[in-house]
Amino acid sequence: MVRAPCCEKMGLKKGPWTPEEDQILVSHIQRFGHENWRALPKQAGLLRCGKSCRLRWTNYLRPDIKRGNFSREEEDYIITLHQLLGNRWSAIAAKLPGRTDNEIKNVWHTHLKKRVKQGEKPMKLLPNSSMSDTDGSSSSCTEFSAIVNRDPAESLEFEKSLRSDALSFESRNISHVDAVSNGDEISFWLKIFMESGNIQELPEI
DNA sequence: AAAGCCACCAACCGCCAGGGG
DNA sequence: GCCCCTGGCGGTTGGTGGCTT
Repeated sequence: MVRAPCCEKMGLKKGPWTPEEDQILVSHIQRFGHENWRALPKQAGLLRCGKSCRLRWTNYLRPDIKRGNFSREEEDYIITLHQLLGNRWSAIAAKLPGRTDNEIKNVWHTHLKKRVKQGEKPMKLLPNSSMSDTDGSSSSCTEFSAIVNRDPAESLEFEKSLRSDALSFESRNISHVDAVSNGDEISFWLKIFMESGNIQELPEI
């Protein structure tokens, strides 16, 4: 298969984006969306390849992106997730609303790798309510945070179902990673939180 | 003040998987 | 079943700015 010519050979621009290009890309996406990245630059009048436009949008221009430094909590969260998921940056990013895989990858290589190498343990992990999914719905992580902070009597029923999930999860010998990819996230987080010592052993059913 | 070094991060590259024809 | 296109992912690079000597 013949590889498509690279952007430069096609006379397309590479390198840093100018504010004007950003403006064109944002207003085009706001008006028409981004169904076809390959066609988008031509339609928008940008001398960029589709891939470059997609990257610029997903890593920088998207309105739901959280700019600024990572909090200590976020860093610890990344370390913990990295221990479980490895270099699956997009999977890690999916658990950190407003953060991109590229950003997480960068912070890992510049800060966190060193911390882990030095044998530093992450602080106690307890994601707060601000950690909602990018679509605005609460993640199982948030849900879990709410549960563990509730009065145990109130949450007993819920805990029972969680426990049952976790047991079935264990009896089927499903790994954490498989659990996440299968959407069995409650069980996944249940185990993580129990292992991290943030919650007590759940009451026996 | 200048040169060298280092850290950071935006952007690129190459590969892969999935879907459509 | 095969080919091609597209989007997504992870690894890597290169420019820039700040700090040190």
